[in-house]
Amino acid sequence: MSYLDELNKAQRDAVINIDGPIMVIAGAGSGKTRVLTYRIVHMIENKIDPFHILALTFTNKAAREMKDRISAKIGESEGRNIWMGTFHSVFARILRSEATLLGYPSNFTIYDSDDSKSLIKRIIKELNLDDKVYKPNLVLSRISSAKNNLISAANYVNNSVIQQEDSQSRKPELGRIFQNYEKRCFQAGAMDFDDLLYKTNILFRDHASVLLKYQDKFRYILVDEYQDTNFSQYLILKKLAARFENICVVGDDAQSIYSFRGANIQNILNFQKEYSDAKVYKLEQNYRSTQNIVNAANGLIANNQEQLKKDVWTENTVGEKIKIIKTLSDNEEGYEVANDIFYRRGNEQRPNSDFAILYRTNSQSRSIEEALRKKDIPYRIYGGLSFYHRKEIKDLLAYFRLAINPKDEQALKRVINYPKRGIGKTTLDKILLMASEREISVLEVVKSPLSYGVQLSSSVINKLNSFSELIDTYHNIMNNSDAFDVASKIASTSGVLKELYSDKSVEGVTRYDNIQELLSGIKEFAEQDTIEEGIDLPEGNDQRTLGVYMQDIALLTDTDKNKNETDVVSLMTIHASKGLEFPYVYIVGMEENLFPSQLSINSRTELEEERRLFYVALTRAETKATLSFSTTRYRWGNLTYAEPSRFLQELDPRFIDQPEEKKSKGSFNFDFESKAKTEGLSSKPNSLNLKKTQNLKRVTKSAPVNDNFESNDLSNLKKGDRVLHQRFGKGEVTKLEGNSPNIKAVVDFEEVGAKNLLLKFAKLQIL
DNA sequence: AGTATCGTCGTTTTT
DNA sequence: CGACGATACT
Repeated sequence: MSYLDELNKAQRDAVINIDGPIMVIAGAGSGKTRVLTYRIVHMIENKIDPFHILALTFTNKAAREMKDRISAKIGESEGRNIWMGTFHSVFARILRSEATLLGYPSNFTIYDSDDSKSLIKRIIKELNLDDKVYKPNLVLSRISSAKNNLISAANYVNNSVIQQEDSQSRKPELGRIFQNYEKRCFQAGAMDFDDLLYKTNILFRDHASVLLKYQDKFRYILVDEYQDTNFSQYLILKKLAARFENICVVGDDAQSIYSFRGANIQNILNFQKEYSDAKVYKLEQNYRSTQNIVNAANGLIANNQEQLKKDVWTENTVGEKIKIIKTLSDNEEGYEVANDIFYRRGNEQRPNSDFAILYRTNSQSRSIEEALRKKDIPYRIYGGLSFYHRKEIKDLLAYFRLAINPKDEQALKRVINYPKRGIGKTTLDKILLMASEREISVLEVVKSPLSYGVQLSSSVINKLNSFSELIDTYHNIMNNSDAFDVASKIASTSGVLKELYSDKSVEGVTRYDNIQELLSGIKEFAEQDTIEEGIDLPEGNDQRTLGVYMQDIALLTDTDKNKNETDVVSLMTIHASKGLEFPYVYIVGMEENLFPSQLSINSRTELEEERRLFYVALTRAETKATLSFSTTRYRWGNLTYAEPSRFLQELDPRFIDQPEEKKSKGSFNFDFESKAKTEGLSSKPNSLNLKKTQNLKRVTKSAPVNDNFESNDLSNLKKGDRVLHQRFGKGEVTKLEGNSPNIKAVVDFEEVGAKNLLLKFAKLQIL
């Protein structure tokens, strides 16, 4: 069997030991994906039915990649029978088919984090709580971590430890918000990301026969990136694998970077305790990177206390040393990186796609992008604001969502007055409040507000009626027509398309194009005979309706949309780069308080996670890694000073080139001993450069505003009078019309031109 | 009801 | 800086 010959000893062991619990500790670049795919191929060669295999990954992309590789080996028809996908998408699929057991509709909506946040804001307001104390983000993460630890809202309020914590932090109402949130999600027929895991646990806990069914189905379970699983995921795996215990987890504790999402590194550290007969294999040979990179990364990660012992080594060439670039501003950093890419690309005849630029936070991409554009280097940003998160896309998707699941509160909120239908904030407020009070869906109240006791004028009621009729129409055509037909019908009859078409600004045109792109994506979906996303259609349902299309949309990210541009430089956060590799990698923004993040430097565990993050970044590089930092940087609009990251000092000098001082006349060296504390700006040759940037800082010009600005008696105002307006300044009255008290004046202001002002509102002083 | 402007606040990282 | 919500205005 030829494929086994392509593996080293450890890899082969991990592939051929199919039965029983197995943990594979896979160092960076050690052929982890290869092991996973070959293991599955080996299973199928050994007559294991693909229908019995479950493979879980963290991204759709990883799932698709693996599936492609397997299909290449064993043929597509067999390959597609494997359940392969992200935790979230696989369990969403199971939840849909078992939803009724939990009291949910099978077409439940998946709330993304925006939906969750907006609902939480709403609840905070309804409970009359201060959103400065109960910050939506904080509340959300508190709820999220509760769910990830399988704590329900009821458990939450009954748990004295938690309650004590909350009252100590002066947030005693968190539990009430949680209860409300849970209730509202349920009423809306919606699950958030964490629910997909949480509810799966509930399902397996309360319905033994269902658990048995899936235990029997998934006799062989494989898990990628096991170091990033949280408690909820761990428990699902434990339950599913309990019967056959054929579970193979693959991971690298050194690459655990998602603890902020509840990932628990203990899962991997405890695997052997969990399964006492577990076999453990370590993949330690790195096939990806040069010796310099591997050695530097090893030295770096050795600074962490908590880790499994492993010894990553490589037979690759020594390679170039790691380069460090120091610049004096973030723009200059972008310039230097772009420049470096430009010359390297030319000198070494490399395609753009050999280069990647990695950063800690999304906001850092801007200066880099600018520099690349100036040099005409094509690039693509992975992640960031996903296609599906653009406003216009979300608007149209909200119509789809509402048509599929009329109870979806967040979708309704989004579209009830978009495009404008004369249903305003006040009306909506009343309706939402009543729906919450009566514990029914919002659309029901919209349909007959009076019978639920909402006082509204008959004209508003008419508007509400025509809106709900519109949604009903959509709901009725949803499941019996072709996805594309339905989608385009909704886009045009809802008025969304018209609204965007009439906007001829650059952004407006882009938005219109985005809608077109979405629609053509749906067309493609409708015409396909196989799905190329992570998982296949549910059994027995191969109708390509819009409802099916929408099922996993909330779980897709931009990275999952295949783009045609291939020869481009890749820009992404380090998190997004996990699992990828590039010949040339640039890690920018190596500065204290940025990387490591300012929020992480106060605890050892968080700092260690940042270090692992740097480890991940560094080990993406095959041939050459280049690090850069800047002494100044714009942060939320202000120029701030920065010191080089402590991680730079943790790199063994043997593997790095001393930093290049760009554009300086050689007056200073990067001194690892004395750090950069003493680096004032005055003595630097480049201070001019800095001055320039500082001066660019916007001087906010605002008209002097007088708090006590009062109108004087305007009853005698006449044409030709000179008047003063608080904001518009001085002007001359050119026209007066209408009768008291609705007199309208046209005033020609010196600075802003003619304005129509109603005298009963406008504050004017006669000069 | 709808709009324009002001003020606030934040910022890791993502399914 | 830029998104978002509160507010002031029309």
